[in-house]
Amino acid sequence: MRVLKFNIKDVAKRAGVSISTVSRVINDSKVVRPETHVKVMKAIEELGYKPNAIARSLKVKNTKTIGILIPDISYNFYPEVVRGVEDIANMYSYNIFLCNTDMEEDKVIQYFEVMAEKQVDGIVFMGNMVSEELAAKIKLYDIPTVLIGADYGQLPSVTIDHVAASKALVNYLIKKGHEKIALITGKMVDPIVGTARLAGYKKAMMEANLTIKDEYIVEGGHRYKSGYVCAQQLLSLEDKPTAIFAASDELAFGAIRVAMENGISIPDELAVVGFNNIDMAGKIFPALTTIAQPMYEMGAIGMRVLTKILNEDGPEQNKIVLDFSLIERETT
Amino acid sequence: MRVLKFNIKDVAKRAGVSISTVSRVINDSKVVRPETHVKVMKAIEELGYKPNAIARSLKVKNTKTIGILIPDISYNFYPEVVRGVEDIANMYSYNIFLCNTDMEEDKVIQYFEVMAEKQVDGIVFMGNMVSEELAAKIKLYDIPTVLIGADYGQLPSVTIDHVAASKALVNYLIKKGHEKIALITGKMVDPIVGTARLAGYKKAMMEANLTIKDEYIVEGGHRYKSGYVCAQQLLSLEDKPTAIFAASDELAFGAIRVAMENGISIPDELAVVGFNNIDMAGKIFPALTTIAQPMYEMGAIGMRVLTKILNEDGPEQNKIVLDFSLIERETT
DNA sequence: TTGTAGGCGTTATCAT
DNA sequence: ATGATAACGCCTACAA
Repeated sequence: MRVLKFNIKDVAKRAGVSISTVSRVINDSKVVRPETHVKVMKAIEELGYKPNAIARSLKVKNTKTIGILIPDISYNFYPEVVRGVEDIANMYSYNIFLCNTDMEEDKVIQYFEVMAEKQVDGIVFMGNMVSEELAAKIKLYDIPTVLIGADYGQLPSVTIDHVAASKALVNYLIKKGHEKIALITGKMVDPIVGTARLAGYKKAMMEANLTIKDEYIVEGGHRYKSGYVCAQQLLSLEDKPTAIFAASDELAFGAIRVAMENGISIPDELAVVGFNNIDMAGKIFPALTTIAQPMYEMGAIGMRVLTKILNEDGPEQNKIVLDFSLIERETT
Repeated sequence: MRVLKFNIKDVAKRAGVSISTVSRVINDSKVVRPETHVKVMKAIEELGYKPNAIARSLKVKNTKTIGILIPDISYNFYPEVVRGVEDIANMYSYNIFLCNTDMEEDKVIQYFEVMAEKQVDGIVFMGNMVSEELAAKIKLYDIPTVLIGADYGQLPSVTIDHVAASKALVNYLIKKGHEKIALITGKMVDPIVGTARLAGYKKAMMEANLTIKDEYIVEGGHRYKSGYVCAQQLLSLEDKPTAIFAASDELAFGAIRVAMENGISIPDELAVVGFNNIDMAGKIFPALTTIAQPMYEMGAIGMRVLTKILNEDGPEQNKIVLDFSLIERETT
């Protein structure tokens, strides 16, 4: 840390006042006389003085800083929500520490502790599950934390109803006349991209009295490659599905490629739907039908909830469930 | 900031030693006797004590924190480089403040000042140009700063040779037999996506003795929509181009769609190339031929340069120019 | 309206 | 090997 050359004492000396007076004008207390104010401001200007936020934090016991823990900023889902968080944070004069956890428990805990040591005022956590250990730490350190995407215990959170969304999407496919609907899930250890999507799928199928064929359900990962492989498997089946529901847009992109490569026309011979509505979903050809998660809003609202908590603005509604929407495009 | 309940004094009391001793074990000084070490560790455990990094920073004059200023984390180019920065930062125990500037001069300056007040040890700056004002601030505050993507004065930087890359791409097209090559540039106020790409294009065309037709050069923005519009314009020309060089992948996606919608076959009737090699470039159909910028490496290396500077590890090579590469895929 | 002084939680110097 | 104590730069009673 380069020392910003001057401190409050230098300013005080130059302005011929005490440091408390300088402090007062910095934090514009109303009690200071206009002419002293001018004097001090002049000294500040001349010296190019900037208050030291670290020293200030030590005294006032807040840092105007929050930590955001996400799996991986380079994965297409997160940048948008981070942007939402940062916009609101900035609006309330907070800065954000960005931490990539790769969904690894060790890293999560490690970052959490570092954030605690660095005295962040609050934390935004994303990750499809919160472990017992993390929950315990949150309670132990008592750092205001809001969950985005996930939900856990009494913690404030902002989510969408993943099961309902998944079900809605399958219902839509059914309404379109599809009966042979395949599902490429996320990893089954993932309660959201894995089990929740599957649950919604099953619900919809059962309510429509459609048989759920095991070979129509394949476990993917969350990357393109895995969508590609799974779709290949699905499309080499004796009795091919007429629609594929991929648990994420990127997975869907993989499925689309398989179809394209094999001259299977979309949507005529095969419908493909994804989930998330990432930026590129509407920019590819054919444009992808998908469920839109309000990513930016999730971030923005999550951060808003956090600011409320930090300002102790009453016992807000702390479990927020946002609406999803079905974006119908060209793959169905 | 929730106060982590206990401080060094509490630990000292509990362990029956002085605070200096506690401080020594925290910073594992070798002079402390094994048995006192144990005693102190026990007290630390029992209390769940975590040192206060803010207090520490005030004393030692560094924060193990760096600021990263980028235009917009939700724009597809940046997440990958931020990940590179963060990985290396983390490796050296730094945390990063993420700041979205939207390339607005005001925001840039504002964030820079906030970072200075928060006493970051260094700054990573991305943005296609650095203003006089920013340069002045950097010098004034004397905060170690490295530029990624851009270059300016004596400041350390990591870049690629944009003109050469652009030229190489056009050369490639020419070698493929194209003569009617159109260019969708970025905004011309942007020295990189605008002028540098154009310069490379012109150079290649001239060296190949191809005429540069004004109507083949259209100014786009940096988003999909603008690629779409520009390509429409280009493809409604009397004398259509046989190849379109879009200054960014997203622009190229827009061009591809225009072709697809009009039944123009890619690459037979029209070749399309982009620039950057964003994650999705290889995942769409047809997969995009493009220039790969080593985004992750740019971030990682940039951060590495910064750590060198922070450790005063000699007067390194501070202007680093990375290699680009041409990724040939299906659109050519 | 302004100044004095104590303290925020550490580290580091100097004794012991 | 350990302990007292003075900083670090700021804020904030309390006094004047």
